[in-house]
Amino acid sequence: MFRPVPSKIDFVQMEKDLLAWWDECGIVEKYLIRNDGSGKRFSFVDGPITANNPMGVHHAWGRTYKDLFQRYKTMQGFEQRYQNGFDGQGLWIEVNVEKDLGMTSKTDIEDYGVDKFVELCKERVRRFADVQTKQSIRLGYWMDWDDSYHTMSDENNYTIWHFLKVCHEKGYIYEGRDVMPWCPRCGTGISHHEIVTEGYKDITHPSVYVRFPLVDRPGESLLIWTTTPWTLTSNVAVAAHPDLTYVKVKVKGTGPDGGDETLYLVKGRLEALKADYEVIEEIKGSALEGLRYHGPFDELPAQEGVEHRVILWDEVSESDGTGLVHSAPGAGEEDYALSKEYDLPAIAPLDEFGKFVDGFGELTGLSVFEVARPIHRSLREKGRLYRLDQITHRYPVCWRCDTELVFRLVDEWFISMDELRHDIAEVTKKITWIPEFGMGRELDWLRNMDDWMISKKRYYGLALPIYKCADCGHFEVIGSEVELEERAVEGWDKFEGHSPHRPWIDEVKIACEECGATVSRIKDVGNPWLDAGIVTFSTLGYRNDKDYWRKWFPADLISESFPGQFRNWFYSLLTMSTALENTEPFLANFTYATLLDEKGEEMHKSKGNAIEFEEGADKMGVDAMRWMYSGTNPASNLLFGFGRADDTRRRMLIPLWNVYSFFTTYANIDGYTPDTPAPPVGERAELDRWIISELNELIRTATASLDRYDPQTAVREMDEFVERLSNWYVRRSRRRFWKSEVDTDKVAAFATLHECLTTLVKLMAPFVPFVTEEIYQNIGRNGGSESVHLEDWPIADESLIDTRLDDATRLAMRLSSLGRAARSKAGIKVRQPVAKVAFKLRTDAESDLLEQVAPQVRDELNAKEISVLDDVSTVANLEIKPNFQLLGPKYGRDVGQVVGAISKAEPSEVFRIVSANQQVELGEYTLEPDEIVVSATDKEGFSVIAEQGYSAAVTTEISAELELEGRARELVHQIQNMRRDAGFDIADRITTYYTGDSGIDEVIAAHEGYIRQETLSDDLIKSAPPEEAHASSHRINGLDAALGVVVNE
RNA sequence: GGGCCAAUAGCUCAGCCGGUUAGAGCGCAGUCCUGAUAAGACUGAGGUCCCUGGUUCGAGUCCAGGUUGGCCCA
Repeated sequence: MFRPVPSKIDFVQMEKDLLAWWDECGIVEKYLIRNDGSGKRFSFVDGPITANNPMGVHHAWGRTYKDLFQRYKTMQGFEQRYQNGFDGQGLWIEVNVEKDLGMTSKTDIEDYGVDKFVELCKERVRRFADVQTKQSIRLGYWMDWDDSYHTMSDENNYTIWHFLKVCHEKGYIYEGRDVMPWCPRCGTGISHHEIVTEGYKDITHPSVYVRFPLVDRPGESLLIWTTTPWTLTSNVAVAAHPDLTYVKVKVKGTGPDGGDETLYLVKGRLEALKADYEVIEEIKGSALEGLRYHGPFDELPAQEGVEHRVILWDEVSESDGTGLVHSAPGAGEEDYALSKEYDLPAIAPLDEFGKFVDGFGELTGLSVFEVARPIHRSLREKGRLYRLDQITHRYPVCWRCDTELVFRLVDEWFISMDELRHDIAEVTKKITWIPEFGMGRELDWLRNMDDWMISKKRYYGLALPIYKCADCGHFEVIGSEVELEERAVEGWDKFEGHSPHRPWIDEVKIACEECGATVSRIKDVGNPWLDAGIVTFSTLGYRNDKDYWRKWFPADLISESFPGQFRNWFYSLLTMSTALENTEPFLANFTYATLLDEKGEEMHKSKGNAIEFEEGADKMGVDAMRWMYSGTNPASNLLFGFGRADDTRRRMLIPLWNVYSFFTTYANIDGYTPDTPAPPVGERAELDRWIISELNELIRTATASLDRYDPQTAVREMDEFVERLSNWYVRRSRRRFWKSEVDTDKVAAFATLHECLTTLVKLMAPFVPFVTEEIYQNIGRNGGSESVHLEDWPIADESLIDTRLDDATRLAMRLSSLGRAARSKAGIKVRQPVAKVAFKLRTDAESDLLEQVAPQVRDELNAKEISVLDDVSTVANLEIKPNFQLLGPKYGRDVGQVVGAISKAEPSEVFRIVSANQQVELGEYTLEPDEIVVSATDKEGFSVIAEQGYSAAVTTEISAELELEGRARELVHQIQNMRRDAGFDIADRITTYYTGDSGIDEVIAAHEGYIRQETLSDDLIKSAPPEEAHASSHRINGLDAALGVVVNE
């Protein structure tokens, strides 16, 4: 006996019950060790999830992929490491801890104590790692949760030290000075990666036009434009395009003294002038080179000794501004690059908090965000301000705290990419990228990237093991904790026992190998992508257990969402593996796009369209979520929401459940168990052989799909299989299960359906681990494993695949559909038998196929006879008409004769030719098939539907005999409904009472046996029903009948 | 400015190596079926497969150019 299965199921409750059961029976533990020592290995290395917040439904998408690929490989017997990773160092964490503590700047951290602050950071990581672990378990993600790695671990940090040491030995590490985007609040540089990922906003800034008076041409000024007036303090040059045309103009009455003035600007931007002007002269940009001008803030000490002049630059544009670009090398990126070319001084105005440093007069000590007014005032007083507007433009902001970025001249540490760039590209090309265009994206990034900036002036993160001597300037990189201890000259005792984080690590000092001075570590921490990029080494024992590392490196698979990762995680993995081993760190990379809401918009908590993971899990059920995730095209954005989840459940999970429920119900009635001997597949009914053939094809295609990391195709095939199983196999087989006696055919049907369900749940188990386990536990165990997830992946039996039978059955489905359409058109319901349905097929071969499956079609369409038509004209009136739209242009005034020829032709003959898509010869004209329009109207007595070369014709005349039979079926239908309404068990035997029109007697007289058998009526009694009967009145195809049913003892 | 990706029904998407007459789900309108069905089936309306050229016996599919959108780089 199988456990009875309700037809309605609360999937969410079922999932929770199974989580408890798995836990109780230790199934996950058994799964994790299932393949220990197996000869086959599959190495998956997890990309660490940032343990800074609860995980979202977008993480659940990625984790579903990770889980399903690993589950698939587990079922196939591959030994695996099931190690999840948490990412927990860096600015993300710091910012959240700062928020929790109500901090607003770096000095707050110093005041609070770096040691306590770092401990809080670690604690936050541990807290959210726990949250994410619980969420992942709810998702059905089976990992070795006690063995998750952390990027903040000592091993991870020290392995990065080793990497940096290797880089240093190869001469890649250098300290560079550069102008970079800087967040004044976080007090740290922001890499370009971070800006392009999420860091732009529309911001309104002043749009300032300023006069730079020419030294050698009194009364004449360059007109420049800027949206960052604070940078004017550090101006050293003006750039002009060598090839653009500039103009010298006289402007009426705009001078500082109210008189006329002479200005220079690019010809294409004359609209920037605020009054009438007269062009005095046109000048090529190159002619402006070397002109000296008075800077806007020459009075400041910081400007002392600077000689301002015009330089040339190809990047100057005419699309905004004045074509004369103010250049401040200490406060702008391109400006800095240009200054190196022209050997200009760089004046750096800001400290790390964005405040003006000494030498800037009244501005010194003010924040960059406070100086707009004093600067405007100063310019106005000096007669330099020409015009002040506002402009709203895209401007970079800090991706964590939304503070506007500034550009600042800083000293940072870099890994040079000059040599590595090519090697990384070669490694990249050896990897399988899914989708394929991933490789192109990675290579594109590698071509364009700058040197890797690895330092950050923060507190909680990798302690960069760089020791730079303050005395002689020499620097070294320490490669391990052992080396540090050996080199330590003080502070080791204070550090020992702590993680290699600030502030403890900085107790340790070493002696400079050049000059012997005591050297401290630089204050900087590392770029967090160092942390994540090292994991194919750090988590696989690279430093201490090379054999283990060789066993699991490189990873067979990694998988992450692609936005951002090509220049982040993938890049750092590739770089580190190339530098250390010059080989690929992973063999395949399965990447996927972005999760959006159902309308295609980004999910944001503030927008209110975000779905929390728990909410999704509890409302949709995670199986529905997982099926939806798995079935999507990973290269396209996924539109995710409750509507789609409902859809998925209704289309897949409920039909599957219904088939399962159907099976258990009837198996229990008949006492069928998997042990019941069943005939071999070859001796079973055609339907059985067909669905078994489909099943084995499914195994084959699903396996092939997953082998190429294509879950979407596997999902689609499974969807189709369930559709066929439910809507053809079970539908057509119902009678076989329903009949009273248990014969060989019935056992074969049970065995077939059981085989389909138990195999299907194995195939689906990696995708939807809950519902498959539920079904497996009830009907699939049978001496197999303790859990479906400990089962072997099915292997297709090619000998059971019968493609001819597949074709025949699909033809039967198609013709049935067409026949139903023809009945529908004639208004004859399927319960009413018809004499005949005739089909026109496309090929002769199909006639043979139809012969094979004719009984299925006949039964499905409730027809007494099925036949094949050679000629549609026997059942339909054909008319042929000229297609004037085509014939008109082609024949011009001869079209009348063509029409005449068509009208004389024999329609059925023309129809035959046109159907074959051949030219029609009509007298002297040869017509193309589409030049003739053929239409068919039903002949008396037939209802015809034609579609794609097939036709179905249903006889519409219902004889008295057929009418009687139709009534019998209607009567059965009504009695069945009454049984259900009365709450009888499916197997209850009953007595049926009836009274009514005399026509009812006729029906019963003719079909008593049939009615009794179908309704399980032992007796069919003509009388009013007794009191206790379930009774009601009906119209049976125009006849009145009163019916009553009673269960027999 | 450069690179990558996409464009198919009202919406969301399939469409494998180029092969007859382009499909599904949802939505809408209507009908039917059901003792597995909080289901299902059928019908109808709805398509310039973004445009223009090319290759080919044959192009939604391949090539070139363009348009629009997205992502990335500068």
